[in-house]
Amino acid sequence: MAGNQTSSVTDEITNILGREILGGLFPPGATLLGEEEICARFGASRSAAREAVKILSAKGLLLTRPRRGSRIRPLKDWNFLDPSVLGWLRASATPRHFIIELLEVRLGFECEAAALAASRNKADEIAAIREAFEAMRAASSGQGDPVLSDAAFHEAVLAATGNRFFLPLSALIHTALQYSVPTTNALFGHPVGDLDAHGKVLRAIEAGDAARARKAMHDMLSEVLARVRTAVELTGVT
Amino acid sequence: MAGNQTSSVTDEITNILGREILGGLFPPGATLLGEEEICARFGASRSAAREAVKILSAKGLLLTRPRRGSRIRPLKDWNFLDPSVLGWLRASATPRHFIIELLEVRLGFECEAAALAASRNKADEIAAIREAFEAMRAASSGQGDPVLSDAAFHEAVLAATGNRFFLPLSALIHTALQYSVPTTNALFGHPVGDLDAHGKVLRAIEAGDAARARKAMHDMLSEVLARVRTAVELTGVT
DNA sequence: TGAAAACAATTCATCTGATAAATCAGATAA
DNA sequence: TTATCTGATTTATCAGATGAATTGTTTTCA
Repeated sequence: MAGNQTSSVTDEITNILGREILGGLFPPGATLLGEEEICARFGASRSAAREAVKILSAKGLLLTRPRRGSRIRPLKDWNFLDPSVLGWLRASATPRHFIIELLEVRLGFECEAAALAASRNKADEIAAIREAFEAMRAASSGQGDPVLSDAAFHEAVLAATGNRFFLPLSALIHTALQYSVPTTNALFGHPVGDLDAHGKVLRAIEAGDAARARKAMHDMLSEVLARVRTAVELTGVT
Repeated sequence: MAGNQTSSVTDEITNILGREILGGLFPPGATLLGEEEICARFGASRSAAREAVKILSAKGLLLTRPRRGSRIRPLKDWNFLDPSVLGWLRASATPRHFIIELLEVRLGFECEAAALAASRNKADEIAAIREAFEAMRAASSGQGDPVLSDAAFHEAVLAATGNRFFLPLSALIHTALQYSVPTTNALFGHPVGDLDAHGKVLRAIEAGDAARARKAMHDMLSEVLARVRTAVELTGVT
């Protein structure tokens, strides 16, 4: 395997089973391996096996009952927005709609987030957005990671809404960018338009103009979505 | 409380600690009780205590390290969209902005969800929306729970998007409705406009008109938000 | 005196083994 | 056939021991 930094036994079991579940090896309704079988498979103790199952249950993937074992819950109960679940989904066979699905959701909430950030108009939180924008500018000329600075920009916008329920969506953004940035860059070269588009969002928020911030974010994401759609068609992924 | 059906020891510890964390008893950065202390407090074994801590960690609330104990993670890592976390937040002292925050997020993604549902135009999923609408109509004349049927309507819309990442948001809708419906009804009587507004959303989706579905959903939620804002002011909650 | 390295103590991680509780399947009786 | 009872299997919980990691202290050397 790749150079993992010695994760714990429990985490190891959790991650492997999580990937297998997200990969479709255990479909909803199926019963996962019993405790005994998990122990045998991973050469671990019941404690480790049980803790792993508890973690998977906490993320909505399982429901364990005495004597019935751990049943895979219906998809609608899975916490797809959980960072780990997103990671497992990404690690398993990636359906072609994955990136597009992520962008559709972003298009939903990020526009409203930009509008809220503009109307709250909190100086320090807007400064964080500006800072991330500068990091993006630096990254565009080779200084720093373009994916990380892009993610930081959008996460700063979420934080600036002053609304806690936007915060957990940053994991989704991070995952989406890890895909869309390399994908689009490979086909279209540098994300030339991106910096300008982000700049428009930033200025609208700085100006406290909610409607303009919403539109700027919408325009930017729409264009990325269109690009990715084109990229998917060009690469002919089935 | 209401008639709990004897939850397990682990769940008991998880729920109590979860409520306390969400209630602000353990602020971010603070260290939660050690394993030994949790065992002593609840009269439970280490297994139960550890499993509870693992569950809380899985939801982003904690980060445990050997010898350092369980530290409360920064708010930005909390999975506020997790059903349990939402429940604990609701159970703890409810800040006045709670309902408004929820509605702001709904306004973000539900409009896009309605638009997507309209453009996918899957017959069976739209039938589920129609069914939920009929249940709402029945509930408005006393037949059934108005909150549950309302939630079912919105969850059906999410399902009709064909996008997995919208599904986990149903917990948020459910929580929001449990608040907004009683709150607004108490002040304005029956939700007279709601049935009509939902009907408009349904018809737009049935017609496959994405733009109209988006607008209908937006109008509906905006009005609820306005109502709740008024209600909050009227009741003079600080 | 200051800094780096070795050490000890504490706490979490993991394993082992045993008992209690819950559920399913088969047997029994009406 | 239906309902109830009983036994076996599996998860839930407990108890105790060992291993591993980190913190804080102590020791050693420059």
